[in-house]
This record gives sequence, structure tokens and C-alpha cells, in this order.
Amino acid sequence: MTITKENTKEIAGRSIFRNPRVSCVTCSLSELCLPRGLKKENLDKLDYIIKNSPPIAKGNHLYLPGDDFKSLFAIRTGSVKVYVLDKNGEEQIIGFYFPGEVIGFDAINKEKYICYAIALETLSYCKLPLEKMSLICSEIPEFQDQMFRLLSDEISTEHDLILTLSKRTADEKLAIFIMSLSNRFAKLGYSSTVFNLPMSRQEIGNYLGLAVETVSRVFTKFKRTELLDVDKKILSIKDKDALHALCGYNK
Amino acid sequence: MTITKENTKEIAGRSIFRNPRVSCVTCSLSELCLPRGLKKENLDKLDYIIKNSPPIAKGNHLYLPGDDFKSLFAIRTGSVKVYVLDKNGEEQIIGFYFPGEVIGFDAINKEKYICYAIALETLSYCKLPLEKMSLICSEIPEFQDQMFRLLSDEISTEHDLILTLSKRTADEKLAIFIMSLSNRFAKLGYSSTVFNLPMSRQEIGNYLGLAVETVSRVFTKFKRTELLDVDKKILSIKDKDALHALCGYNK
DNA sequence: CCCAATAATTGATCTAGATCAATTGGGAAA
DNA sequence: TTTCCCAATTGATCTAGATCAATTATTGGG
Repeated sequence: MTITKENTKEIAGRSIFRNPRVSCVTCSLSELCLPRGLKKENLDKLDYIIKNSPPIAKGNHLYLPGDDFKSLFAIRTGSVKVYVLDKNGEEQIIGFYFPGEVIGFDAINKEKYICYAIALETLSYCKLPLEKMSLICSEIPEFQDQMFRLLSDEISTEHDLILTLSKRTADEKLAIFIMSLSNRFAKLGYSSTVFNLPMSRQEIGNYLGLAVETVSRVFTKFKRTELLDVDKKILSIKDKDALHALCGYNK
Repeated sequence: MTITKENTKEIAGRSIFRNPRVSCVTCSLSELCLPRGLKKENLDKLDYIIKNSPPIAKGNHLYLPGDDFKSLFAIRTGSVKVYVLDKNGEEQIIGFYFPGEVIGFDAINKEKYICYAIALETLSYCKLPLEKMSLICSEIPEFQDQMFRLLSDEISTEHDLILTLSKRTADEKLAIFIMSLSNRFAKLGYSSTVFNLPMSRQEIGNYLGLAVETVSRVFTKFKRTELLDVDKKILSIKDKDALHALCGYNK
């Protein structure tokens, strides 16, 4: 079976919203996101499948645990917090995601999402419907490789988090966190030294396994020792080398 | 050859097949391992691709970081420890793996293994050569789904570890660890209440982010409160409900 | 078999970071 | 602007689990 505009619509059972200004072909994120490494003709195929969804506001969920797994989500603008709740209803943040990053992989196995994904700020994103993922993977081996690559990436990222959580001091954890953000923003063409923290101190602490007070104290200490400046949400790195040194081999 | 109780020793982690040659078609692990859910004719195809490797002794590595990614490994008998080294050369254990489980996924992205995988006891395994994986995935959509499922599984398992490492007390961590082993051995048809711990206390502590002394103390406490008995490597669960209660919603 | 090396246990003490408490700061609504 | 409400900061104290230390089991090599 070949993927065309016609049968894509048919499978979806409804018309597909696509804004040509943000098609994969012209998207500035294409070298980071789902289309990475695809040839032009395959990019066109991908474009037929990917749905360009309208933006959602901060605080809205992209999916909830138990929702049927229908799609992967590629972030176009904004940021997302992915988290689970433990038995006591307490949140554990699994990750923060930024433009060009893809979420929803955890759902493949159980065919239900197992996490919550919530917009930390106004979010625009693309959807890759699952029922077409298998199809496009079979048709475009490059794309299959790409999916494996993204899954493998996710695993590596989580290895890093495991290492961070179990072996690092509070100072190191925060340094690793900041450098990770810095590197990811740099890849997106943003400043690697001055950026916005879309999450609260509480959320940083939750993610890193630290109390919010500890996060605050470490920020204060980093300011005092001139590693960085942080004024509410705006963080600027002043001594990248020193921060990097605190990270060890991570990031 | 069919694997039966008769041709294995009783206790999990110590069982040894008499006959090293096992095909997927007849392997008792086929419902857990790579072939899960494959139709008979596809199972035959898989059998042509999968190499049945001779056993390796305890302490030998299956792969090292930097090795070219050539294969996934499916464990047939024995157990494997997967770990990385941090900047100081200190070990961080990522996971322990048992029969029917598949390792090596972390390598897909970088095309090199990024972890160490070492046999904790005599190990027999099957290899799925990478160059044939893409091929078989394209040919057998079921198998492609299966690969995605295994990758997704790996991600879920790591989510659980993240949750365990950052939110649990020492008692809870150890309870979660023991219940995880119990459940995995049960799936393999072994006893869920009496089994062998193929790893040292040191390794348990490393994996759970605890000092070895803490592991020892918690074991002692669990013995005193009659949750379990542990005599060197043999662990027997005496109060599964109590252990389960300590786990919260994990496992 | 013995002996050396290593693993496990137990006890005593220490400390990083949690928890508790109080205060300050900033943003949204009207 | 004022008011309310969280988010963030800072200080004081507490504690789970680390670290240090000593002892006892186990294991493996010759």
C-alpha cells in the first residue's frame, strides 16, 4: 500500500488540518525532529501523515494516562512536562520537552499512555498518528530507523537521569540540569547562555529528587560564586566551564 | 528441545539447559522474548536470523561501550548486569536482565554500545544481528511492532527505576527490587517466593542508590519482621502482601 | 585442605539535604 | 493602586542513610 493524500484522508476518516507554513519540508526543526535524515520525497510522504495541530494553552494536557495511544507528539513551539503520579497521588516528573523533541513513546507497549503530558506554556505541536506509523515504517526504511533512533535516544536520556538521581549531589544535579537545557537550546539556535526556565523551582526539585528549598539554596550559592545569574525565570550562565566541571561526564 | 522442569535445576538463576541448541519455535521463552506474538511462519524466518551463541562464563562481557553495534542479545539462561561508568570510573548499574529479556537497545542511536553488559553467572544467549533487523522489520510488520514494544518496555522499566530512585526510602527500594525479581521469575515459571540473587549486596545497593551497609541492614530488618529470609544468595519471601504494600503502586 | 582476599554484617558517628517555619516577592484581578 | 495568592527565599532544626570502623563469613586459588 502506498501512502497518498487520498488514502491518508480515508484512513483518518476526516479532513486533515495542515498549514503549509509549518510543513515538515519547510519546518526549521526538520533536522532535529521526526523528519531528520529523510530524503525529500520521503519528507513529502511524512507531510501527508503528520497533522499540524492548533496551539493549546499553558496548563492543558496533551494526553492523560489511560488514554488510548493514538499518536506521537512532536513539539513545535513551547514546552511540555511529562509526569506520573505515585500511589499517594504525588507527582514524579519524568522529563521536560522542547521544540523538535518527540513524546508519547512510553505508550507503544501498553497501547495506552502511561504518563501525563502538560503544556508549561502555550504549545504548538504536530501529531503522528499511530495507525500510520507502522505503515510508513514499512514503506520507508529510513523512517523506521529514525523511529528506532528516537526510542533509543529516549532510553539514553533516561540512563542519564538515573545516573544523575542516584549518584549526584544537589549542586551537581542542578549543574547537570542547567547544562542540559543550555545544550538543547543551543541546538535549537537559541542562546546557550541566557534562557527562560519554563518550569517552577518546585518542578525542578521534583525532577531532580530535591526539595524546593534545596533548589533555591543552590541557585543562591551559584549566584554567590558567580556561576550564573537567575532572576525569577530568566537564567544566565556566567561561568560555563565551572558548571561543566560540576557535571562530570554527563552532558 | 523443550525446556521442562526436568531438564532445569529448580532455583531461578541457577538453571542450566542440558542442550545448548534451542530454536525459537520450540523455546519455552518464545512467549516472553523476541518471538512473542509471531505467527508460525514468521517464527521460522526469525529462526534463520537468530544465532544461538555458545555459553559464556560468569564475569565475561557481552559487549563494551564503544563496540560497534552489531546485535541485540536475548538472554536464554543466566543473568546479565548492564552498567555504565561515570567520570570517576565509578559504576552505575542500569539494570539486571534475565531469560527472555533483550538487551542492547541503547546502542541503536549512536551505533555503538554505550553500556557494559557482563554475565553474572554462566550465560547462554541468542544474537539478533542488526543488519538483518531492519530487513526483518520491513518484511514482518508484526516483528516491527514487537521491536517497538520491547523498546517501549525498556522505557517503562526505566521510568519505574527513576520513580524508585528519587521518591523511595531504603525499605521501599529494597521491597520494590525484590518484588520485581519475584514477578519476573514467576513469569519464567520459576518460584516467585524462593529464588537466587545472582548479584552481590554491593550491586543491589549500587542499582538502588544505597550504601551496601544499608542494604544489609534492611535485609536484617526484613528478616526480623518476618517479611523474608535471606541466606547468602538464596532469598525466600515469607510475607508477600507486606512486601507488596511497601512497594506502593510500583510493580 | 589451608589461607588470603573479598563479601556481608553490625555498630558508632556524621552530614547532606529534608522538613518545618517565617518572610518576602510578584503577578493577576478589579 | 490594593488585595490575595502562590512562588521563592532564607533560617533553624532534624533525620535517613552515608561513612567510618571493626568483626565475621565466604569464596577461590594453590
